[in-house]
Amino acid sequence: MTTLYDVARLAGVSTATVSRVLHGQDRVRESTRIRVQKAIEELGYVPDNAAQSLSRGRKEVIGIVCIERPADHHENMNLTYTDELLHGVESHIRTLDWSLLITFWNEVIDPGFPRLAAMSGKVDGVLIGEGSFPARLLDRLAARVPVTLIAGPPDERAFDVVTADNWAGAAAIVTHLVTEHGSRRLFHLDGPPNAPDASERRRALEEVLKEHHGSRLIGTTHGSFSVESGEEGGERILAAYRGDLPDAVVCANDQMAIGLLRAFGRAGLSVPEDVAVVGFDDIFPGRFTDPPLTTVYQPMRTLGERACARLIERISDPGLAPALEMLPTELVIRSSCGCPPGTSIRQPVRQRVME
Amino acid sequence: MTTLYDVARLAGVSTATVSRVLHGQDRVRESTRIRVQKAIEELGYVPDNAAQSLSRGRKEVIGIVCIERPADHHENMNLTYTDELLHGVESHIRTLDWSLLITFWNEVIDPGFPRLAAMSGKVDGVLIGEGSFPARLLDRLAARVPVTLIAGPPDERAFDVVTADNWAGAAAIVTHLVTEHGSRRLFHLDGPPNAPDASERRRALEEVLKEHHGSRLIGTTHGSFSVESGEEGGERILAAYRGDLPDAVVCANDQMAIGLLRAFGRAGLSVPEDVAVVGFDDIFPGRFTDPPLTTVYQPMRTLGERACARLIERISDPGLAPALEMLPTELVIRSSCGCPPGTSIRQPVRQRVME
DNA sequence: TTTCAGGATGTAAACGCTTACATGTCATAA
DNA sequence: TTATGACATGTAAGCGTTTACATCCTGAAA
Repeated sequence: MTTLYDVARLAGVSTATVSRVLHGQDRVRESTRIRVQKAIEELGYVPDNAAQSLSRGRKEVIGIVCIERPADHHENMNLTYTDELLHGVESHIRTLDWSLLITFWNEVIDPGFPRLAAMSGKVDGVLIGEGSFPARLLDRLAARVPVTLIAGPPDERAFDVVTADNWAGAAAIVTHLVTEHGSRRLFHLDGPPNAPDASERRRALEEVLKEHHGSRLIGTTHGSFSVESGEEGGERILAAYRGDLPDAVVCANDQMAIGLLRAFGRAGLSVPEDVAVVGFDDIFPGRFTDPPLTTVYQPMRTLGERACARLIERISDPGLAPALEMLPTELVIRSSCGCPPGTSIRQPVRQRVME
Repeated sequence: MTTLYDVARLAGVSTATVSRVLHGQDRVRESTRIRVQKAIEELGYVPDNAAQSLSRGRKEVIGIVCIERPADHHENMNLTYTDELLHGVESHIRTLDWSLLITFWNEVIDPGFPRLAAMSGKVDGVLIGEGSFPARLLDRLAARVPVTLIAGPPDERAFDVVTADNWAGAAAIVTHLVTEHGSRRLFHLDGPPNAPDASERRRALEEVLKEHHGSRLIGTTHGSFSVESGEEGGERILAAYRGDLPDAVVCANDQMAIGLLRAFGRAGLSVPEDVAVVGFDDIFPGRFTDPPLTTVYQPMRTLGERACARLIERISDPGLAPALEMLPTELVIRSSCGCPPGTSIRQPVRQRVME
């Protein structure tokens, strides 16, 4: 491995000069610069980041922890959500020449802190890719490095949070069902109890129904955000309401809606004639389901960008007060809600007014 | 930031002892160990990886570069392929407590070497997430750190390659079309010219057709592996063959097959009645298209695991001779090939015999 | 010719860890 | 009692950078 010393020796200068050429802030005589650059080129020298980090006290690496949910080997859709997020983070980080360390965190496999601790020693800050991350681990992590939460609870006080306006998005889609399609008896296929985005969506659903007399929630069941849990949810609904189905099922995300569609399809039901179904997130496969899924778009990519930007701000200035950044959503109307086949409308959702 | 010295001071021992407790190889008196552990706990100490790396000469981080293809903002499916791959890599790496640094590499945005060079300074080795990576950059990268190619060309001599048996998979699916569905006039929606996996599939297609007289390739067009390029390909086919469509279109991957299905759908064609369509990769959304896609499954997750394992072997022993590891595929029959709706068969594909 | 400012370059400490080697301690054997 | 080992622990060098500070050089001004 070639080091700064090798370059310095070959160019006949000191390591300080090489370093100066590398970073180009201090003045170096043109002829020297060229000589050094030639040596660098010739040796194919690349600075060792470990030594740089140690010296500068900064690694220029941030970590992202993606929550890994159990999934059938052949149906892993975890990243369909995280995909855009990662791209967003990367598109911001690349402009700064920092790097991204990715960790999949699985509650079952890694209940303890050690793996997270080890990762925290390799980065300057950590992004939590989703809201439902155990507080106990979060606190320990945050004791070590700055942390920002993506899709965290909007009422978080201790950490930076960047999230979509789940409340407004869910309110919009439920309002659409109730007012455009006259849904009266709604069922909620909810997310995990501890997921903050799911909670926001649930609250929006309840509040909208409260304002529309005649429409009500006839039941709820929790799923894990996975396709499988959507299927199970569908079977539970079929078992409980056969012959007396809800008008519409509101799913906490698209994966579960897809699972639901499958379960209903197997049971010979047709959507939206027998029952309407809507999702949340606007993941790609939702366009190809039969019928195509009505859902709410969250700007995942922008979420990633903003979260990354905020984390890096905080790394530079740890004194910053934690803040909430809430991004607007869009209602994406296709036909699983009852709109005619071929419908494809995107409409911006007004941000919730926080009192 | 708490350091080893702080811990040592609090526990009343030397840094060497703390280090020994941390790594637990040398013997330390039980009472000392406990005292040190208590100090570590109390201070929330986590070793700084930069210092460790510098000292040990190893970072315990590997990089993966994922090729980023241009994609419509709302239709990014890059990671549907990479998703499983990443999980595979991570599932292996986590057992060793190493970490994964992810870089999206976009030929257009980053034509030069600097960003890759910078990343190479942060890792012990790199995985190239796909075969079509410019040789010129590859060589420079490999001069710095060990490199292993995922889905690289099977005839590569200079690098480790871990890939699926694309030839055999493609041969199987084409054989299915020709022998089971009597396809005579095939069209090939090929991948980018420089993608080694696409080349293998193309060669298999040609060789199979050579052995089946009566069936032939009536045309080819290249796409970029994206959904959009699949749509464009579809439109080109429609323009060229309207009224005289091919019996079947063999697509170099599922994304393009999905795009093709869309273009055909818009044109009022029905698949597989008017024309059969098959893909490659078995990505998740392929189950939900109409009709569900017949394709070839590649063990992406295993690919990731094996590539990671091999890279780490090479990092430990740089003297190892480069090797090829080829993983078997499976034929996944659904109904876009002409098999009856509801068909869902997976059958192992025999590895190609390399002479 | 000498002096001096300023630019160019060199020197060496520091970053936080690991580890080879040195030292210290204690029980046992002679 | 002293020598001997085995085990426990400490000392300090070294990993490859960055950077504050010291030094050297050059040309212009006096």
